[in-house]
Amino acid sequence: MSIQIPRGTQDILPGQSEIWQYIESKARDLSRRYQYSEIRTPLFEHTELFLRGVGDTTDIVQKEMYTFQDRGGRDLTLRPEGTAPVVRSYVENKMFGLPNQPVKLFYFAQMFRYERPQAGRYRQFVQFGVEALGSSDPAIDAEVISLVMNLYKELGLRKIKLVINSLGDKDSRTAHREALMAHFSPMIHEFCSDCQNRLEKNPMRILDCKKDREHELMKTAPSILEYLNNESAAYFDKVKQYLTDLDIQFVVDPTLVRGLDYYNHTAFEIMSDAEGFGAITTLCGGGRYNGLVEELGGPETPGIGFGLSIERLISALAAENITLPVDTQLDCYFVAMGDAAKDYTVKLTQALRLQGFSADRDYQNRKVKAQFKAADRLNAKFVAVLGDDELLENKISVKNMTTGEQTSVSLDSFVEEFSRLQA
RNA sequence: GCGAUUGUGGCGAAGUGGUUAACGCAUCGGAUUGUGGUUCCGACAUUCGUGGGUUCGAUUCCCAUCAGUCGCCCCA
Repeated sequence: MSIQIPRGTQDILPGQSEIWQYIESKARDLSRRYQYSEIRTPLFEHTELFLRGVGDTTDIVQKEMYTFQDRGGRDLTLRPEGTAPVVRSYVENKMFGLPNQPVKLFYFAQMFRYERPQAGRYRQFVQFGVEALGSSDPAIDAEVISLVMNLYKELGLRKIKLVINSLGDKDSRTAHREALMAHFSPMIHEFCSDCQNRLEKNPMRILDCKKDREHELMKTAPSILEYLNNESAAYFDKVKQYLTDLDIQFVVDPTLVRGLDYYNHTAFEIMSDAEGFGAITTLCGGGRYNGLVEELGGPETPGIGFGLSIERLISALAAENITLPVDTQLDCYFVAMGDAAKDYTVKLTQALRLQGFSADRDYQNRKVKAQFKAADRLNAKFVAVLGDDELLENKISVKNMTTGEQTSVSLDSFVEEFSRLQA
């Protein structure tokens, strides 16, 4: 049997790639308007970066990394997420010393996670993400969130929901964690096995469980919001106020926890509400990660960012029946008969292309009728017909495929005549 | 990592333990020696994901494996 594509990966073929390009150009333009600049980091990093950055108890690190040794014995990992590499680069390139802070960056990058493929889940996927490093102004939290929301809005998505929460600072978080453990520990044997694991690993997750939703301890569980200290609560209030000022709808979900260790304060997710979307509805996830820069060897520096999957964005567009305005039209297709005429269209095709038109011709030695069919399939605006008759008279026929109107123009001034017909 | 389900031409999709594997779309050719989207005619799978087993005989039954799809965990 022939070799197949690796599990959980996909080819993006013509017809699809135009959609990707369109989304990329939208995201790049929005980044420009928000003044975020592109950063490109390597596909792989030292494994250590993710152990320290993402957290060695997280699912990503424990069971989802593509890790390998190179010929020099170095431990390397295909990046499973974008923030740790960007922060590594920020530190390594001493961007904390740049005069303009915060440093605002965006990336388009393939990510790799070893998981069972499912709707909206791949082993290689592409994220668009932004990171703003060096500011702890709640207004930058709102700016980052508004950037994603506007990207989705400009692409036409309507059925999306922004969910936010605050995880507070380190002290708030620790206090809440202890309260949760104290709350659930005595009765944890009544919970599902997943929850029993969660108790030690990430007790906040228990609140998200689908099986134990009805347990009475769920209803009385302490909320993170009650454990925010004054500074954390004030910060969260400010973020919410800015979002309101920007007319961004949101719901606060005190059970929203992100899977990566480095988050604190603002955490958010954007989900699709569209019917027929799979079980995985998260389109975008992000949050604040004060402390990560320091953890990775830099000075104490606040940061916030998000990552979103292009694959899931495209699924969401499909679920809402949104067609992006991608243009693949062909300006001119050459139909030729006879060897002399066929040879001549080689030059004519190039002449149009050099003038900026899209042009193509037959390479299958097809009959005239079939060449016209091909032109039709390629959605050609014009067909230029060249045969023995035309060649003798030094002329070429140009047919407008929408009106069916056909005119004869001089071969010598074909490019000029064609430009005139186009306009 | 766990579970369910599917795997027949470029695509969609029937089908049966037995010798020629429906049909539709697409493609190519012809009707119309040089003009498209309509119509009519014709062509197009030594082969049923892969490997093994049962059998006189398997695409059809069994096992394994690979892959797709969907759900759990978790996430983008």
